[in-house]
Amino acid sequence: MFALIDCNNFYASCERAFNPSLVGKPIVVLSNNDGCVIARSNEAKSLGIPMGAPAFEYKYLFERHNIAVFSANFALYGDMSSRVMTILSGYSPNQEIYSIDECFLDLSGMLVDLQEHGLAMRKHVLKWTGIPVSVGIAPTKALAKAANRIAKKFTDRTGGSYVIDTEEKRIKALKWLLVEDVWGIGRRNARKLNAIGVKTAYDFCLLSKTWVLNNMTIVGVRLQDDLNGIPTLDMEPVELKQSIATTRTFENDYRTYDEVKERVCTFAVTCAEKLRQQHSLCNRIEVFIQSNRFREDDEQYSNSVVVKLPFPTSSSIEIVEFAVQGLKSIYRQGIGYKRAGVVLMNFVQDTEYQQSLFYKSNPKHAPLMEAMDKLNDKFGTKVRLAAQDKKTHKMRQEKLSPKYTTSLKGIINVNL
DNA sequence: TCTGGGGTCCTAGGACCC
DNA sequence: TCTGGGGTCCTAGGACCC
Repeated sequence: MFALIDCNNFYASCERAFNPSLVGKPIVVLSNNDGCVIARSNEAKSLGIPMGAPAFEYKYLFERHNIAVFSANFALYGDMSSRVMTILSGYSPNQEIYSIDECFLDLSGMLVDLQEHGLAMRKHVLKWTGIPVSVGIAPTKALAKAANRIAKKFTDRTGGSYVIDTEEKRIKALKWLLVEDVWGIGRRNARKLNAIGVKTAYDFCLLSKTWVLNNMTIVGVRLQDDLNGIPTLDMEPVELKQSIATTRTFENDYRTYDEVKERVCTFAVTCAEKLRQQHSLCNRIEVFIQSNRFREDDEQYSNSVVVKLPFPTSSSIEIVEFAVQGLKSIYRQGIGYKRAGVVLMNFVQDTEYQQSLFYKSNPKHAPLMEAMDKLNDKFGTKVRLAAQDKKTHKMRQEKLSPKYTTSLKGIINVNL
């Protein structure tokens, strides 16, 4: 049996956990630059605020309904996530952290009442962190996802935990679950399925394997098996990242090469830092730039390039060099750029990799990077490369809550 | 004025091999 | 007249997830 534990409205719940006056009130959390809505409390959802809603278009609604608006506080959410995950890891020897707010637990062979087990997790996490979670338990991952949906949707009846452990319950769940809500069926496939009259997960399960294979590839077939109760999707061990990206939308349109270049250099450095944290070296760097797609009056241009490195490296200096080389090859004058990004790919471990006979990473860089990382880690002040931003680019974050759990300045002060 | 960011996996088709 | 057959590896792009 698999359990899928999912935090309810995670970012909104994190804000609420440290600000109890928000209980029962609508909350939205905005993306970087306070751009769009990326999380909503149930109250905000029922006011009709869609996921991804541009904040400026909904400002009026926020004010009219007295909605609590927050800038994304990823320091807080990341820390709360690890607290929740740590607690849940005590409920099974095998945990797969699937995203910042969800994890799977392998419950096979555990001699417990599963419903009680689920309720216990929920109670434990709520009491220790203030974050409400829903628990779905079933013989396969896809069914656990479905069970989780039921637990969340019918909390009053389920207590926030639902187990699919009989054929009747499986069929009932599948008939209830709309095909577009099935984990692994996105917009595209949902449209294709609706077109042939498939409305529910149950309908999908009745389709012939051949049709599914031809129209949805092997991915669809696996999903179908999983929903039919044949465990096909297994626990996946947490491994090192296969790609690391830093991409940003700018505050306004950049029209000069230097502005774009400085940002790209900083993105490259951020990526390199993350790369060194997992002790990898990269062999490829992708750089992309995009004009402002919302400005219909302006010329549109976007392009990307993949730079193949002559040797694997994690040196910020070298990664910046190659990123700039890539940027030069795609940069076009006269465009107002609104977004850019750097993606590192094709990793090897820094202790074991095939060296090139002719080229190698500058050996002086490794100790230098180590020193930089230590300084930046310890003092928070950035030791930078000269190529990086001259000025600090401040994201718009007008509604940022304190870093309650990760900064002494953010700690809650209680006056008795 | 203003519109997010970071991932994984699969496949078709090209380039190459014998 | 007539143009084989069987592979591997790589990559760009698509689809999906949160």
